[in-house]
Amino acid sequence: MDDVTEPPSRKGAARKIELLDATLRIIARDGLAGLSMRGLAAEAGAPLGAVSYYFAGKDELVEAAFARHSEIEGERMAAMIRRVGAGTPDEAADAVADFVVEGCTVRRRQLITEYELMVESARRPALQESTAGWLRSLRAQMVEAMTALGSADPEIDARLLLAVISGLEVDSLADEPGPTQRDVVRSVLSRLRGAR
Amino acid sequence: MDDVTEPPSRKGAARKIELLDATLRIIARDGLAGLSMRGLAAEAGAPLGAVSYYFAGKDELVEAAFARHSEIEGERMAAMIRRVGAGTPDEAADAVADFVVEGCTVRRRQLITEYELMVESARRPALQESTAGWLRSLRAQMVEAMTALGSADPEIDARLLLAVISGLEVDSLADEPGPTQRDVVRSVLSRLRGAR
DNA sequence: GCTCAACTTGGACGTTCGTCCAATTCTGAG
DNA sequence: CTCAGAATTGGACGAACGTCCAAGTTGAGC
Repeated sequence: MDDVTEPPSRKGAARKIELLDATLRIIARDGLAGLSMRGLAAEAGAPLGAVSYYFAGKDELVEAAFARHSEIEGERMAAMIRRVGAGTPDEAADAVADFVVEGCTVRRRQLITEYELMVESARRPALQESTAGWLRSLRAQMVEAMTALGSADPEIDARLLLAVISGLEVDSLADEPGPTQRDVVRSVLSRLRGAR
Repeated sequence: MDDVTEPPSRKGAARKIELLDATLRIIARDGLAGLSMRGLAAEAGAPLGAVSYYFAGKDELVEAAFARHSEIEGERMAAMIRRVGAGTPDEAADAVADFVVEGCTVRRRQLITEYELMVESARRPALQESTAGWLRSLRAQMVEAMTALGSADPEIDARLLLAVISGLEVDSLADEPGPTQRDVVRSVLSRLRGAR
């Protein structure tokens, strides 16, 4: 994942990050449709010119915000996968369930941003490439975790578990998550060792 | 789901549907961010005034487009669930796999629209309510199908299967679906009868 | 302390936007 | 045939938009 924080800058890097975090807040609240250079400037408490200075155009802004988001959420997800591969199946279920429940509640804002950007990457080749790479990386990590967990078919089980996670998250966007999320996660993980 | 086609109109209903279908095309291609009254008029080959005449504002337009989309896709999904509950587990797996594969390939445009609207309903209470109702209805149908299939815990299995479907679809937005989708579906359905 | 690149800022430009309205045509019920 | 209401249209309006630029400020390296 691109590191957004390093450019030639002196202190410009800090401001760039402020702008990107403000961008992610706006996307969560109003969507890409509600994102404007002026609105961003207002949200970040910066003059309009500052936005133009750091980002050549709206497209570049969105792509940079995407990279920033992946940087943050990718690490969070990698940590979850590490927990999955490190413990017993029951501990793995807790790791996944914690991740999902946290995503759907306290991190709901970031969740909305995540899927907004996901949908947008279905349209922009530049985003698609980077999202596909991100998903493949997570899947590879998950395959490893499934292997460590003794899965009979780690490749399929990894895809299955990742799909369940995405699915539970997406459903929670519109419908209340409900207490069954943990049960669903436990259910799928309890069957990993079954015959296939 | 609201029926969009009935208003007091004479022939206005046909035009309203044309406008809504054009709206859904634009959302798939350019997102809600790329949807404008003028662009819609151009896409539908109608004058700008026609859009204002049939929809009081952009919000109402989006909500009507959402209802139109649910009308179409809801029926398609219901048909799939019927197939799931009607046959053997193997036939059920085929029904789900066919549905997912078709959604990710030939119906990719509609898939993008679906998740764009899904994310948007996380922001608008009006959409959220109707999306939540839609999901609950599908889930109820799926619970029935799981029961017919002999599931030991139809409620959980229904949520699990629906989550897998959503997850596979979402992943396919950015990454190529690949031939493993069928395997994942078969894998999850082959475990429905297992102990829990 | 001079220099130059990085940074910062306010404002102007032309475009596109959502909304609104007056005028006109169409059409089915009485 | 008549007429009320639906359908249709083009254009006008102010607001908000993305982009660009010229002028100013800052601060590390020489």
